[in-house]
Amino acid sequence: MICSCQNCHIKTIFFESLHEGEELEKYCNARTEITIPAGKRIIKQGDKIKSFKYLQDGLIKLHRKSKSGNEQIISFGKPMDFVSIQNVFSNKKYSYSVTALENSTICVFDLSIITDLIRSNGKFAERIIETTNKASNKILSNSLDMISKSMYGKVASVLLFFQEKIYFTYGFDLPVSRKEIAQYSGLSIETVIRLISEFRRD
Amino acid sequence: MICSCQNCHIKTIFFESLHEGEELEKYCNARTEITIPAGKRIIKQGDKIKSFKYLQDGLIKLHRKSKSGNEQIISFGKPMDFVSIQNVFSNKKYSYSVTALENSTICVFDLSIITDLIRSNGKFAERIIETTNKASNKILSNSLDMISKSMYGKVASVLLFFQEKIYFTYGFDLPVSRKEIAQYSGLSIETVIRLISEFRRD
DNA sequence: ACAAAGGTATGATATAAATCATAAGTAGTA
DNA sequence: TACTACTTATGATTTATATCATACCTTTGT
Repeated sequence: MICSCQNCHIKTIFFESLHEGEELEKYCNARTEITIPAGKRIIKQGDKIKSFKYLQDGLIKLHRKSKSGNEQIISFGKPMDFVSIQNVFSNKKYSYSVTALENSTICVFDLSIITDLIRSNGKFAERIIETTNKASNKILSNSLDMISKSMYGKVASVLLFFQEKIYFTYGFDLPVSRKEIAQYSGLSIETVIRLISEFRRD
Repeated sequence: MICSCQNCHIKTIFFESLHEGEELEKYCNARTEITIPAGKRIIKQGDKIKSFKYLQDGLIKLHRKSKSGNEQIISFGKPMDFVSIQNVFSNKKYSYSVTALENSTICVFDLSIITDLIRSNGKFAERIIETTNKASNKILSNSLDMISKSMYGKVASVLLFFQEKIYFTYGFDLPVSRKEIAQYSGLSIETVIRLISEFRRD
């Protein structure tokens, strides 16, 4: 049996820990690939968690409505930066939303498939822990950085992220609005606009 | 066989998923309980991870030296707020330090014991994922709150944390210095001192 | 074509927060 | 005792950042 996931560039999450044959087949059949257009929400904060999702291709933002009521962006992410297991075992509902910033592809699994795999396949459990921890460590590390930076550092870090981690070039169109950068950095929109204007002049 | 952990008030992390007999005995024997005096460092950022640790009793701070070189406090934690697995599978070295704020007790396991348990006991793996995710979600959520709060909100949230989550009373001695609150909130020391003076006057 | 809504832009002003300076209290210690 | 280092404290000043106001541009819908 041939599984198209063998060509997936982030197959490392699952493949190495699954045995050929029954287990692999089960995994393959349970998978649904969904294409998401830019701008569309993939996961809505507060919704019941019914499936396990991860980003296969594209660019997304994680965001949430904070306790104080304002919309806050948690992180921008490419494949490997978003794997949805974090909440699955500690929470019945999503504590954040996910929205596509560019046309994206996600893979969706029925939750029980993943739960069964974790219970029955120790190597897989280990791999899931590793992958999700890496993703959430990165998010936490960036959030902690945001707390102690000046406005220059905050905005520059966002621009650098897209330049160095996403587009690998100087001339690119920002996939996010000034408002979204403000929601991510905790600055006001006007401050972000002013800083980007200033950076552009330099 | 009787294991003293049966009286531990956070035994829920492990006990429910372990079978009586061999597995439980292995777990019990592998455990070392260590008493840590207030002020002493438990884990040092950059050190190789050789064991699995969690806080059984007391109060600790997680902290790190950030990329920009300043000492930053990540979170203050009581039992259940700190379980060290986060980095264990995704990192060879600790990316943060842990220091006791009050006399504390930690439990230490040889790392291989926990790894073996995860591989062989699916229920345990699930429980570990749940516990560590809860701990790191809480830390992330608080960090995200810090990004968009004013200085009043930042300092007030620290004072409220100790009042509502640690001491359950109005009159208590802060277990942290003004400097530590500054390192946690990203504010200057003077600002923190001023705000606490102001809160006290009200 | 037009209006409406939202994004970008910039100036003027007010407020939030850092920095600089100084001093008093407190603990350790020679 | 006196010295040092560290924490808390407060005032004066500067700098960083938010807010308010206005305008232009682009997109969307009618």
